[in-house]
Amino acid sequence: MAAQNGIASHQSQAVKSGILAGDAEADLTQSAYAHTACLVYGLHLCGRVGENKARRPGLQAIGSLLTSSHNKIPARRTICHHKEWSEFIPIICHGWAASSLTLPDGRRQILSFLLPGDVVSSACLLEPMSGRTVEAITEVTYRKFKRSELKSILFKYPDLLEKVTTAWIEERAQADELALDLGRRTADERIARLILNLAEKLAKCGTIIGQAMEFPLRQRHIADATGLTPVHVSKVLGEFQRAGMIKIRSRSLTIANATELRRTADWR
Amino acid sequence: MAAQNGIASHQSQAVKSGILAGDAEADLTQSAYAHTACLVYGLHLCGRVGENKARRPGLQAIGSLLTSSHNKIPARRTICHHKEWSEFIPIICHGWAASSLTLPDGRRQILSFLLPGDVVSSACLLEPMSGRTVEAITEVTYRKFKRSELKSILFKYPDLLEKVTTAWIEERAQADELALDLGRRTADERIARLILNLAEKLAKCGTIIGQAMEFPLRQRHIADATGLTPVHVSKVLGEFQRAGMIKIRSRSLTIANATELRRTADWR
DNA sequence: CGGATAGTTGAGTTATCTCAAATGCAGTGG
DNA sequence: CCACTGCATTTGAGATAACTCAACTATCCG
Repeated sequence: MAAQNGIASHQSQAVKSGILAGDAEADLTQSAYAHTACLVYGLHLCGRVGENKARRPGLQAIGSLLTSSHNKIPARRTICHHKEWSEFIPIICHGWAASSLTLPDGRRQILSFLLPGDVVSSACLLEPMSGRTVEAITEVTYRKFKRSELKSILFKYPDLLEKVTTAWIEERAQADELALDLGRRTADERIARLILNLAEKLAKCGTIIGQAMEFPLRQRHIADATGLTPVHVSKVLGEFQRAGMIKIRSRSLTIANATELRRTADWR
Repeated sequence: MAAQNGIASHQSQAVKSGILAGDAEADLTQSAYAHTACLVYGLHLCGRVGENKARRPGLQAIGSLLTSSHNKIPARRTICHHKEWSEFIPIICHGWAASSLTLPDGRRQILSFLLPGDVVSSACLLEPMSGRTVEAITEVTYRKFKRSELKSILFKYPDLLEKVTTAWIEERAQADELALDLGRRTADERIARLILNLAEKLAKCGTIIGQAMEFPLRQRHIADATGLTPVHVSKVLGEFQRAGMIKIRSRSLTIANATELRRTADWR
């Protein structure tokens, strides 16, 4: 349990002041730039960095517009406990995390996996979120933004707000799909769909190397995401591999037979 | 299949023009007034009708601000097919409806029950919703608002928008709870929770008469909402009644032993 | 009265769970 | 480097919650 939260560093106040004045491209330090992609992806602000609109600061500047602390946390530690949903919004920069609900007796449901660029939930941009817990799966770097600032920025630039609502809709649609999966689909379907969903998400982030994709999930995560038991997950994954649909080794997953996997996922 | 959609009538254009100018209380016809509660509840705009704010028209006028058609539809008919999520937003005035997702092979998951005042999903106020189907459970009266108009109103009065986002958060929280229920709770828990949730919702609407509450759901609805089978729902409800927790007769439900019901629901 | 939809009940099946033991694997401290 | 501890995974054997099928009854409505 070597808890070295030591690498956490704080962005300068200088950046902050420039921002609220809305004076844009200024203060675009190298470090601020590096993490801009997070916020951009998270809000679906644009397809590529560099594409600007007239009425507000350049997109790559938004990241620098806000006060934020920059933290690194080891795997398996909780980033945001379900109690402390106060004024900060965490956004993942590197690594995988999971956002979940937990019952007092320990049963747990993972609502979504957070990849680099994901904000926990667009919903929490404007209002604090209820009892959700966010925990790191791999080592995770993330930033914490101050809700009040983010909020004022959003309301200042209506087209940003528009983007947020779009992201909202999409998230909501995913939440609904999740309910459908959990309520009405078989274990095989759920697991196959989870894999395909993650593959798609990773493809967007461009984190797929050849056919293989980074796959740091423990079977316990898959179980908690699909409403199943780790034991059963193990069996199903075993079958999938024996059937030649996927290959898993050393924290990476390859989809060997996409057609067959899609078929068993009842995909689209 | 006697499709008498005949009672549908359309509100006047006169109302519309007054509105967009933002000139408030004008045009507050009796009929517009009658259905204002719908919109008010749906957006959680206020606790009581009559409480105004300075920067926008009185709350009870909002309902009259917009073009809307006013429809009546018999039980069991679909209000909004999953294909036609175009420019209109339905809001329930009287009766119960269900919003659901359906798979090609017929499996169905009900995402929420819509009671008077509910909008299908706050999310759909700003952007069209994906493949959700809304269907009437009882006979239903509802209004259709034009999204573009509603949207411009919302953006014109920021505090209204604020209310919408609040409703959003709440909805999202409920969607998350649903996932938790479906993924991690037993049949008994799910059904008990559904009953308690509905009771709470009805209590807010003030539709509970003594201990008994209106309960028009078929067991098939309960099944589709809880991810179970109608047969199994029947068995569980039977047990609940034999255990003296609830009484069901002639489309109304009484919670006879709330304590026990809450216990089996693993409530709060 | 007849026909449709809804609910009940029993018998047998199946998907998924629980328990448990065996194996592997990674990090820790000596 | 080794032994050790703690987690992850695999596998098997049974247990069980929920499902399917099917027949029967009740209710509703024209």
